[in-house]
Amino acid sequence: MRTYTDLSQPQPAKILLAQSQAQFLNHVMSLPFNVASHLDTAVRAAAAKLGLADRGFQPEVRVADPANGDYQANGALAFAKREKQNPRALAQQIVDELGGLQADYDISLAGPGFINFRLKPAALLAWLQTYDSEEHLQSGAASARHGQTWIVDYSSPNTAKQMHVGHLRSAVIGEAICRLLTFSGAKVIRDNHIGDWGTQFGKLIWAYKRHLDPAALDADPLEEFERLYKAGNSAAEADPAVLTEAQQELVKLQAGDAANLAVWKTINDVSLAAFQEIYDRLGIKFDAMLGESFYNDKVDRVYRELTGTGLAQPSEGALVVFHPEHPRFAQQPFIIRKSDGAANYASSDLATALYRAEHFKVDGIIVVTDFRQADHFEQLYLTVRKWFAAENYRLPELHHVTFGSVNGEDGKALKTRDGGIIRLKALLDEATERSYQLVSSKNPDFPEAERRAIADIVGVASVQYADLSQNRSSDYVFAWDKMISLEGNTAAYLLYAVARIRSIFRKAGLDAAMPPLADATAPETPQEIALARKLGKFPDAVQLATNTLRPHFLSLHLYELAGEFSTFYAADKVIVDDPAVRARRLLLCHRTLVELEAGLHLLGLRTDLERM
RNA sequence: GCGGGCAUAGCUCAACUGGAUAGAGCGUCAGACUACGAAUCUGAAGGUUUGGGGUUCGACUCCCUAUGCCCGCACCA
Repeated sequence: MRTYTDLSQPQPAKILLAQSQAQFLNHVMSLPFNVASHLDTAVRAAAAKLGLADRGFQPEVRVADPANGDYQANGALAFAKREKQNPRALAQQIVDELGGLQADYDISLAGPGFINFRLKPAALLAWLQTYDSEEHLQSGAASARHGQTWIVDYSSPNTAKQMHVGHLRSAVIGEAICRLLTFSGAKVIRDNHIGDWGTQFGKLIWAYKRHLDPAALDADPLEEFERLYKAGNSAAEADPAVLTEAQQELVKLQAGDAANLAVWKTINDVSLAAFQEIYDRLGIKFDAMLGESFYNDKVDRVYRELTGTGLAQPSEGALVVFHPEHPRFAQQPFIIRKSDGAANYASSDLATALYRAEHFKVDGIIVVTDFRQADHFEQLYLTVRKWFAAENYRLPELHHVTFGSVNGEDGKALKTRDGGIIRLKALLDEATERSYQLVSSKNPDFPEAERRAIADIVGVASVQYADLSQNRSSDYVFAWDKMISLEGNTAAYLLYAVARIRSIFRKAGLDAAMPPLADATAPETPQEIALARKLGKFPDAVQLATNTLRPHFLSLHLYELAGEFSTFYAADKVIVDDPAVRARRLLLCHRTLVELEAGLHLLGLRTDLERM
């Protein structure tokens, strides 16, 4: 069975590329996977013939409003303005040079100088015949980052605490980014940078030794750890002597005290096991779990090199880095070692960056956290760039992928200290239960086990999709109904389209995985053509989502695709007597299924349901 | 105080990073199941893109400014 885990493993890109080239030879030479970049090349060549190339002409090819065409080239407008030419006349000259494209496109001029390209139905068919499976879609996309290695640091919860709804965004967005990068040909290392070495362990170990309730630990360890942490925290606030004791527990731990290390290990093991249950439900498998403790013995080198290169300096007892060229960070220090000599977030993040560059030899580092850490990462990356340059280390691309905070009804961020925390596990359970109620009311005749299985998929997918369907940079107010809605632009809408297509193939007595469609003809009705045109925009959506590290662009495409399919479905009956009509509509159904599944898998969602 | 982010239909969000008439969902109103599945589809109403100025062939997008909200700024992560 092909499941959502397929794409989590790097594909053998060379073999797939070879297959892809064979496909081109069998079908059509002129329509590559990414039509937009093909047009970009063609327009660029036409401009070169007109002698515009060395004067900075850019084609500016982009996806067009469907009313105008499939793609548009806007470059003539900007160029003509700069060169004081008539833009429309210039665009006409370019069009005149594009004769070779007339076989596949209707090309037209519009407005002040837009060049519009509309794929002809036969060309749409050729594209659909070529990209007939998830594997071939990937082989088309896989050249973009072939040979690159990226590490993505996401989820990264603190041990001894439960994951709450605020942890959802990093996990879901990070996983989607991993899959997008893999799809574009990169080798991706998923790293869960666990917070397992923070100062919380001083108070926690202090309380563990004095107030542990063994029965509670047995029943629900994470609850007990949270209770202990709160107990230690309030005791330390009330009594300075306790605070000192807690700090000493931390010092003992960091010095390797056996008893404290044992407590620490217990806490971490229990926490990781609980996290794993959540990750399993979200379809996340990490390649590495290198938490803060892993870098404990690697920070001395950071201090040494940053001091040696003159980047770091002592200040008020701490070791700090200033950035004189920066308006704020010339004054605002980046503290890389505390005045008591202990490491902090900055120390371990610097050591982490170096380890990733040296050990994994990555081309890019992506860290996914909420936007409140923007200053920290700006300082971190400024420091890493100077440090690596001074030491002559190879510098990877550095990205900090931020997202808005999940807020409560009061508009303020949900915080661990507040009473109204919503646990991630409870959220997933609630979503699954609501899905179960709906599945059961719609399909009382389905076996119980199947209804449960469907609810598992739809419920979790709804939660994931709620996050992935909106631009990550905006905050959002947490609301149950919004997170697990099953109407409108939701996972349920997309999965419903998947289920309906599978149903059609069942009805037709065909295997949806491998239907015989070689003799299908080009789309004809308006709804068929609209659906085929939308299908061809998949590469643009994937590329945009990947390059901007914003998965919602892919979500939007899938939603619109499902919409086009639903319109087509209502207007054009698929299982009809006329074999030609039937074949060409079955082709559209199959490719819609392939693309919806490929896209949903890229977002991290499961699609393995036959009906719902 | 310094700095960053956000402000789009009643509500929740898009708008391919400067392109053509700003689009969806929910909600409201009017229609469509003897149909391959109505968790669906078709249509209507709903906008001075927070206010004001500017840049240009063209601005939700860039610049300035005002207002409101969120966030970060010396040893938390």
